[in-house]
Amino acid sequence: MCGRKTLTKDKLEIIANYLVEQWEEDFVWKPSFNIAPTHITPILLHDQVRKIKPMRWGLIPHWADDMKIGNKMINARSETLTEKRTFSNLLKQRRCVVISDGYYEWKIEKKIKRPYYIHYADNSFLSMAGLWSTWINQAGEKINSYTVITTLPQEEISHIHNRMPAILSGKDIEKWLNCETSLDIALELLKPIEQKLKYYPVSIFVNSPMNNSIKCIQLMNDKELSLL
DNA sequence: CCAGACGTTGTT
DNA sequence: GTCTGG
DNA sequence: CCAGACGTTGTT
DNA sequence: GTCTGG
Repeated sequence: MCGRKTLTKDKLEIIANYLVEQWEEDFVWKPSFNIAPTHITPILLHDQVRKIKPMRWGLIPHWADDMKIGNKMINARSETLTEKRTFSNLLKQRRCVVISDGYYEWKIEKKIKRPYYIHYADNSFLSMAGLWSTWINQAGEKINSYTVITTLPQEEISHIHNRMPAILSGKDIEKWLNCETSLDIALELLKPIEQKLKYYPVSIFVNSPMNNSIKCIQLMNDKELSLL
């Protein structure tokens, strides 16, 4: 699955990489090494133009009467998207790309949880397929939120975890975002990617969502390595 | 018809 | 054990 | 995802 | 809001 990730790129890099035409006014993005559920991150949409909107991680369905439900909606299984009421209605018009440049998985090793950082070898952008929704709170404010779609992991990283985010690259990004794309074709994009990902164990520093520095993605130290 | 759920993951 | 908050 | 709380009453 | 279960 995917319950923690990074986006260490800044606004200008995001705009350049995704050919963003519109960045939501007043949204200030600060790069993060430790994005946890509930955090607000830039999300890419294609609504007339390519635009970035700030959204909260953990999808809050429009019918929810409490935003807490978002805690349980951080991921959506690609295999069952069309069967689940909460997600199926979003598939047609509410597809988005969750912008990141790596994510964390925890592997149980000898009863301890070891975080691994998974990323492209060149640390380039990693585009996750997502769905989003708008929820209106009691004060009448609109809150946009998203979920990351998961799929089977690539062989190379399946020993770490049995799920991975659905990753898009190249022309698939536009296909996923474009509402003209038929549902069948869009769903076809949610398969494990061909491109290989790199991974390495990191310090448990990343475990606490309060910690956010380059230490999160540094290789675990010698003392921790010796415990492996 | 109304009531009640609506989700994923990991672990046991 | 389970839920909430980050 | 992990970490940390999980409760009420009365008093300050 | 919409679907499932009763």
